[in-house]
Parts: sequence; C-alpha cells; structure tokens
Amino acid sequence: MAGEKGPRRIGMREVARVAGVSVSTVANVLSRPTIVAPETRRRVEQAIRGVGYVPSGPARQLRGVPSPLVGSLILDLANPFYAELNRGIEDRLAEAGCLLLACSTDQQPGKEQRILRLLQEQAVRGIIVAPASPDPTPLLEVSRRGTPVVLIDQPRGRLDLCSVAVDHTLGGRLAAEHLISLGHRRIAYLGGTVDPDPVAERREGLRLALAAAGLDTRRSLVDIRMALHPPPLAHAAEAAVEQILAARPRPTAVVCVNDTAALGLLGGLQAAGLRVPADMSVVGYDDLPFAARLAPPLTTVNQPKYELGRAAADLLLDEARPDHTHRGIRFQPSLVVRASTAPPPAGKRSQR
Amino acid sequence: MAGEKGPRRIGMREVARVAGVSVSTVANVLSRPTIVAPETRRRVEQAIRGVGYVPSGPARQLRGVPSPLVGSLILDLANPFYAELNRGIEDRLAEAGCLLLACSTDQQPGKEQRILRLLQEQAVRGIIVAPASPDPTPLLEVSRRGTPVVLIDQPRGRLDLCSVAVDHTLGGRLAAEHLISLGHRRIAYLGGTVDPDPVAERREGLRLALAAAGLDTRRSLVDIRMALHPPPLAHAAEAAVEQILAARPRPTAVVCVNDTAALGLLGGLQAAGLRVPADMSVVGYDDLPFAARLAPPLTTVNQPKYELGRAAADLLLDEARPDHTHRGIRFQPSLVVRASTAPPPAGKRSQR
DNA sequence: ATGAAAGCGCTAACAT
DNA sequence: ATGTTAGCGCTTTCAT
Repeated sequence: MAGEKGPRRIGMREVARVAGVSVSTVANVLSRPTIVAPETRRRVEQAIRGVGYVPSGPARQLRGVPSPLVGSLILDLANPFYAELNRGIEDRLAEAGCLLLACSTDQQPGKEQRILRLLQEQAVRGIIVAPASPDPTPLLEVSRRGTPVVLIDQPRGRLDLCSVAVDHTLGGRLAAEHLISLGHRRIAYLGGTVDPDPVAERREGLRLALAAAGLDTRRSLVDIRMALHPPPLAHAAEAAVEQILAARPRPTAVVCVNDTAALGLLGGLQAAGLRVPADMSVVGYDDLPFAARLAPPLTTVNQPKYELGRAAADLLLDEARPDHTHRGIRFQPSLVVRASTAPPPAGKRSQR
Repeated sequence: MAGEKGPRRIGMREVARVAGVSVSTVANVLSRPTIVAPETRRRVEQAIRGVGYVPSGPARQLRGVPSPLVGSLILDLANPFYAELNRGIEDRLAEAGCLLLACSTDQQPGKEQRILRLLQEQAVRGIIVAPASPDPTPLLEVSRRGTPVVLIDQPRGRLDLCSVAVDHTLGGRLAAEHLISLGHRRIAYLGGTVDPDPVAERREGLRLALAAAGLDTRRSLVDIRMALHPPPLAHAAEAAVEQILAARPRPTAVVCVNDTAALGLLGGLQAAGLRVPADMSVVGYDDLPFAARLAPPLTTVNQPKYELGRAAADLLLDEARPDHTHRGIRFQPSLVVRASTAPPPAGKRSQR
C-alpha cells in the first residue's frame, strides 16, 4: 500500500537494483553489450523490460552524446511548399534516428531570432534554415558557436555554411523563354512587396530572358507587388488582377511567385471575364499537387521540394563527421507546360 | 593568441568567473533577478552578454524543469490538412515558449511506436497524436508513464485522455442531406481500403442520412475503396472513376474522403467525358484552400483545421496545471456549397 | 566481467 | 546578498 510513490521516472539506478548489478553494468549492456557476461546481460535486459525503462535523452546529452533533434526554420509550416520540404527533411532524419523540430518564422526576423535562441538552448544537432532576415550575421554566429547551420533555398554565396538551393534565375528564364516563344512581349511578374532573395532571382531570370530576346525590359517586364501580410496569398493575387489589367502597355502573360498566387489569379481573371489562356497566359511556380488539376491545368516551374529537404538534412547530418567540409548544392528547376499558357490574343502578338 | 581553445560550450561557470561571482548568483540573476544587488546583477548581465552565454536546456531538464518540447504525431506532415493543423499547434505552443516536434507516421503502427519511444526519451512535455494504430494501449501506457497524451481527430471515448475531434458523423450527414435534397438517390462514398476511425464515421453519417430519408442504404450507398499506398491519393481517386461508373445502379453523386481525392476524381471524371455537376455531383472533405478555386469550385465539408491544432495544444499545455482534468473537445464541421453539386441528370432523379 | 567514482550544467535548499 | 553543496541520470575512465 506504500509502494506507489507517484509515477516518478525510472532510471538506470532502478534497473540496476532489480537486476542486482551496478549502474555501469546496465550502461554497458546498453552501449557495449558484448563485454557483458551473457547471463548478466540477460538479467539486465529482463529488468529493463520489467520496469519499463526508457533512457533519458537530456542526461545523455549532458554527458556529451549528440542530440537527435534538428531544427527547421522555414517561412510557414502550413505552406504546401515548405510542408513537402519538411517531409523530405523528416524522412532523411528518420534514417539517422533523428527528429524534426519544425518552426515557422512568417518571414519575421524577430521570430527567427527568438527561435534560433530556443533551438540553441536545446542544444540541437543542427539547424536548417530558410532565412527570414537578409542579414546573415545571426546565422553565422550560431554556426560559430557550435550549432551547424544549413541554408535552404538560398545560395551560400561567400558564406562559410552548407546550403541547398534552386537556381531560380533559371526558373525565371525558363518561364520567360516559354512565353516569349509563344509570342508574348509584355510579361507581368506577380510578386510580394518584400522580396526574400529567391524571389528576386526569379524576376532577374525573367529580365535576362527578355533582354536576351532583344526586348526592352523597362517596357516588357511589368512588376506587380502584392501585400503578403496578412495571408491568404490567394486573395491578394485575386485582388492584383486590377493592377495587372491597368498596366500600360497591358501584359499578355503573368508569371506568379508561386502556384498559390496563380490559383488566386486564375480566380480573379475569371471574375474579370478574361479567359485563360486565350486572353491571358498564366505561369505558376513550385508545381504543387493541385497545379495539374486546376482549370486550366497550370503551366508552372517545378521545384524538387522533397529532394531539397532530403539534401539539406543530408548535409546537416554530415556536419557531424570529422572530415566534413561545407558544400553548396544547387538543384535545377524545370518547366512544366500545361494548359494555362498559349499565344497572346491575335493583334497583340507583334504590337510594340 | 592562446585563448582560442575550440568552441567548447560556455556555461554558468564561465559567466560566474568573468563576473567574479558564484554560479548560484548567476543562477539567481536568471531566475530571481530581484534578490540580487543591482550592481552585482549588472555585472553578471554584462558577463552573460560578453561571453555569449546560452543556458543549457538539457541540464535544466535534468534538474526537473519541464521540457519546452511537444511532439505531434500525425499521418503526414506534407498533407495540407495536417500541415495546417500543425500550424495551429505551433502557434499555440509559441505563446507558451514551446517548440513543435513534428512527426509523420504514414499510418504505420510500427513507425508510431518508434517515434513514441524517441519522444519519451526526449522527455517531451507531451504528445499530440492522431493514432495510426487502432489499439490505444501504447498511448495509454505512454500517458501512464508520465508523458501527457492528447488525442486528435479521434474522440476519446472511454479513454482517460484529453482529445480534440470533429464530429464526422455530422459531416457525413451534412454532405448526404445536401445531395438528397438535390434529388440524389444513389451516392458513392470514395474512401480508402483501411479506415482510420474518423473516416468510417463519415460513411456512417452518410448511411444515417440516407436511412432517415427512407432509402435502403444497401442500394443507395455505394462503397468504393482505393488503395492508399503508395500515394499520391489524387491518382488513386482518378483511377477509381472506373469503379464508380461500373457500379449498378450507377451513383449520381460521389462523396470523397477528402479534397485531394475529390481533386483526382474531378480529373478522372473529366477524362471519362462526364461533366461535373451536370452528369455527376462531387463533394469533398476538409475545405483546403484550393477547393474554392477548382473547376468547378468544390462543394465540400469544412473542418476547422487550424483551430483543431490550437485546441489540442491548449489542452496539452493545460496538462501541466495541478488542477487539470481530462477533457474531450468536439468541433462541428460545416457544409460549404459551391458548384460541384447539382440535381442529378433528368430521368435519374426519381428512378429507383 | 563488474563496480566505484567523477562530472556534464544546472537548480534549489541551506549556510553564511 | 551571496556562496556552498548536493544531486538530476547518464557515460566513462579506472580500479578490482
């Protein structure tokens, strides 16, 4: 009647007591089973099961065993692009017995800082981050302090860190070249008011392609900015239709910052009585699962989301190896042509 | 030139040394600043910043401070439904300074077990779980061992745990009643081969509504099962069209297990030359962001995903309070009528 | 093959 | 107001 002293956590001590051995023997059974006498080992293992022993991670870490926790700091967990990316990270981590600490920054440097701090306190094995702030200093600081950092969706440039990125300049070029070959000469780029780097790159790719086609990008590239906060993005995109149609000269095609924006744009265009692609071509970015099934099926630039995550996790896990050297991996996006793009309306085609 | 002895972690010891005080004074500055003399405090705070001290979470936990980590065990991180739910969890946790450990089970009891174990080792503050296994024993065991467990998307029934769930029977009823009122008499339910509980409930709701309308559910409810593994679900749904059209009597409407399945079905139906909703009505489930923008906009049953997550986190955090008692929260789904449902084709309407 | 003992970084009770 | 001390549960020498 006196034994039940609350569900206090059971440790190695208790196991040792039950098995009639010392704690170090229990420890040995766990980490170097071979050096323990078979009979003793059996007894210990039985005691472990008997009392339902679960080792304490924190205690281990205190002793210097690396943490199985890896942080991922991305813009928004609920965004399908990042959700898929996180899944890639998770799967790779699972292979190494690690767990994912998933965090959203909502693109706010303040949140990013706060979480970075929490993650360091937890002494995580490393952090995979899509930077919210343009200033890389805090990240470098974290890395210098001993927590490995892997940059995602941002080339490492001259930074002394590992990174995984997609060549968004190429992505932008691909989109633009496709439209140009279709006969478009005025293209709108639907982006946000504040650009994280990767988004600016896409616009640059567009510009490059337009220039390469001998077009004056001052006239042929129309920059449309939407307020990104608060979400949902699809609404902002829907509302942007007005701006797009008001632009002079009026663009005949729109390249969107991502598929979600394209989704909203499609709705807005339809509401405005324009047909896609007959009156206006639309290109998305990301190639989310629903893109193929929209009406019309969306032409978009595919990014290898899952693989991006896997590669980032791979790099991060590699940081633990003694011979690790920082690397930058770059993925190529690819254009997926579907039905939301077509030649511009007759009469617009060669208009200058 | 000799100071740089590797980036070994800096602890309270070092801070104390620099500030010329003892470790407990440093500890006091951190946890009970008021009892420290202002001047001393200033010196210590300066030392903290000076050496870039970051407290060690693991060491704290070992001393009994509760972990800020909370695990979430759901089917699939990349599934938009769960992604949004996780976001709700994350936001609520952030308010309490906690972090989310996001894990996917892929509906595999084995994975679930493995992760449950890892989470316990990390001594997390608690676990929010959408059970992958029908057997609740392991979960109860975890709870009994001292790690709070909150069930999600599954009513707690007689289980001694907190839970957050949606009334899926109502969801199924809502969908069926809508279709029945439109004149449909044969409805297909497009589900998976193995049902997690919540999915079976939806079917039951359908059955109830059909029966209430005086229909023989043996004839009026057509059960279509798709293989869920491997994904993508949208493909499976697309392929299921054949089965649906082959059913005799042929259904005039399909209720899908979720919006993703509906997405695929829409594609398959279109490929088969059927128009939605003229030839076939389609109802989704979840109301994901893209549902409103599909062609046609999808009639679907909305679940409060984000709120579900928040509520679960709320319950979990509450478990730490001494006066906590387990509770079950139940959300109501709601029908969102859009354009994918209409009366059945003429001639089918009153056919028996 | 097994055990004793030190100590990881921290908190809290106690002593000064 | 500040310091001393004893662990938390574990890993790891170093005896035995």
